[in-house]
Amino acid sequence: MPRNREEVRRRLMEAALELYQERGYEQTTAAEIAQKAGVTERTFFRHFPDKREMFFHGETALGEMLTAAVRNAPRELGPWETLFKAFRSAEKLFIENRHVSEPGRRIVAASPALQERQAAKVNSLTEALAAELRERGVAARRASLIAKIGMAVLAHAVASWLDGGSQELDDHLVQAFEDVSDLSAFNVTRFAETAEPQLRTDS
Amino acid sequence: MPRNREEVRRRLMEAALELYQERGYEQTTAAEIAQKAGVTERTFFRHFPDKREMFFHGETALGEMLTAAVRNAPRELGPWETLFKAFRSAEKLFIENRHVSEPGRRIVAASPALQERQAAKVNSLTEALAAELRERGVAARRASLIAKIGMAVLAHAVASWLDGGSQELDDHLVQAFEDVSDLSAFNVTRFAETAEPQLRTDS
DNA sequence: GTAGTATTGTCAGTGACTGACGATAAGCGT
DNA sequence: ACGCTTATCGTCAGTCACTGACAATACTAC
Repeated sequence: MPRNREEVRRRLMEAALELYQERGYEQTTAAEIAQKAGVTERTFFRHFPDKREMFFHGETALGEMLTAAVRNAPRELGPWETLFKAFRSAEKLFIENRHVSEPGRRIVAASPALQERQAAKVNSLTEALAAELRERGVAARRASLIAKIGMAVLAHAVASWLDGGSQELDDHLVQAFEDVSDLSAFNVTRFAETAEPQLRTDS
Repeated sequence: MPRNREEVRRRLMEAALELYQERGYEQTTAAEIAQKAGVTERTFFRHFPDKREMFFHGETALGEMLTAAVRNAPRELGPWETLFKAFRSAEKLFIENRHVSEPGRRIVAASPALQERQAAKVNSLTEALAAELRERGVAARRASLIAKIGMAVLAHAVASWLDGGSQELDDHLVQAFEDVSDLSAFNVTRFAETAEPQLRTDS
């Protein structure tokens, strides 16, 4: 039983990934993972706050990277441009972690508990980005909305990239941001007026 | 010990809400809720699949309402207009449930476990909306992106409405959709080119 | 009132997670 | 090589969410 923290942690993650791929996440107990890694169940929970958290460690680095990118973006950029630039600057991180997130995606997709945790992680990252935008002087409400939309766009681009074939992540990102721009062809106010003719007398 | 299903369910929810507001969600056990409602812990879990699920029953009706609204929207409407119309048509449901979602919001905000469940619920509703858009002939990828952005906008509008003071939900919704339209002033392609001047020789 | 069905109670058990405390390995000075 | 300190680990006991199996009980129709 080694006492090197990182070593034990690494072995726990390896053991967990193997067992998850064999029997699936729900069919694997923390005790089994610990045993395969050569430690006790108690030790497992000293390294990870809970069973789900093992999956979301690359995302910690991603969050720090994105918030830093927003913080360090040129002052003159608006919030939307800032997010676009920040997302693009993180492309390398996604590519480097693809060999982890690719198989992890299947496991997460098969487990409601993991999906919940992932959704929560996305939310907290969204709020972190909104906070950074606020630091840059964006009004609170606007910062929150733009962060939400931005993360939705990012999540969509990454998902398309992981699912899809040969296209680059950056292409998916640019495409998704362009799709958002296309949404503006829709004039809300005019639509709102014409959509409920029963409330108007003229035409 | 009554054997009327709805009656027992109602008493369980009442007991739960009271205890949650007293001691908080994590400090309340399922056994305590059941006891306060006059039944056994086992019965609690026959009425609710798990402890978190109690909170998200109004959202079931909301999901059905929204998906139906999308399904029944005029054929000629584009996906974005369809969502806008669908969201507006659900305003009454939100207003009717405000007395429930308003205090429930504080409890959820104080509990990571409940936040995770809520985020997952939002995700599944998002996918349901994307599926409805696909049924209307929208390309799969585009449907997914628009549903995500739409739900982000809706969530933002509802949150602003619950937080904020006197403004109507509909005003928040219209405002949020307009904010999205304003995002289009940003030309992605041109920005992408000019943003990395070190790669270009001219200017 | 009786038979049938739906709902509940009881019991035993699993698995995630935690606190407390003793044991042990690793690093360090001598 | 020897103790000393500290971080890490093992062991144990316990809580709580959740489940399966089966018996007990209330409701419902006849």
